[in-house]
Amino acid sequence: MKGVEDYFKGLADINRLRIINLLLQGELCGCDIQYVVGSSQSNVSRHLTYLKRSGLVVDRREGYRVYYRLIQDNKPECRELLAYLKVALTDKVFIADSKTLKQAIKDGDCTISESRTRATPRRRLSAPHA
Amino acid sequence: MKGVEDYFKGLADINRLRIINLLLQGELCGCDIQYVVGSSQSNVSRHLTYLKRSGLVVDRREGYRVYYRLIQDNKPECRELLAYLKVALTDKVFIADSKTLKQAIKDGDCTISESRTRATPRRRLSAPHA
DNA sequence: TGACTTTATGCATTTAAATGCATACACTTA
DNA sequence: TAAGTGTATGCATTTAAATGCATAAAGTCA
Repeated sequence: MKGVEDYFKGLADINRLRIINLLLQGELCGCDIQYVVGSSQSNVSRHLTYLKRSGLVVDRREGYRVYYRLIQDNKPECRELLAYLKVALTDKVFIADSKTLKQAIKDGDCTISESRTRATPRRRLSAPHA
Repeated sequence: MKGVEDYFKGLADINRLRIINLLLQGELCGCDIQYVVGSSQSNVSRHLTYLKRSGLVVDRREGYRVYYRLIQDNKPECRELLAYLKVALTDKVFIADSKTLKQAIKDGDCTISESRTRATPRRRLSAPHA
């Protein structure tokens, strides 16, 4: 496992905090995160990579999507940290993001809001290839 | 009060984490911190300034010394954060630092280990002026 | 006032993060 | 296989942190 310093470095950026805030609601795929955060795809991907390196997030691939989730460690440090994040991410940005995410789930715009047997296109987040 | 992001930026550096670890034991003056951390005076001072800006540390002047301490806020966020730090700062560095500090206090080498009515010099940490 | 202890800061340099853009890579499905 | 969807990465650029060195600033006390 990673040290505290890595955790804090992972959390020392507003974009990554916004991602963490979203992941507190559960597992999400990259494109849903990108949709809420509204940043470029490469930017979001890089921050997710950073979070994985920090040891805060793990991922799994499912088809051409990758799903990210917070570490679920039983160690007291991890539980304390998540407890802190839950009570601390209360700024306007985080609340607005949570709202956006919930609405998107409700509208069936997120991959997690569908129960499908196979992956299907959902919404276009990047231009099609040449 | 400052936002979460500022807190995490404040904590995203090994030197500042070492300082925070020391301050978990109580209020300390800059020179005692410098003694344990072993870094240059300006470096330690800058990190302390950073921690103050982040809202994690407050200071008070007493004579020619400045004493630093962790914020003691009753808000749940603050208490959760300190709770996390207490269980999380367990790497070798932090344990070694705590030990060094305790020994220095025991040996009367720290300003907090003395009960004096007025400030007196203690140990030389920087060269005398020209 | 002048010598001393501690702390802060201006300046220059190095080091690391963050971001955008284009493109490669992974996977699915017609 | 080819086109579509989503994710990662190489490269260049900008922006911010970290560090050292010298020096100023704040306060004490002979």
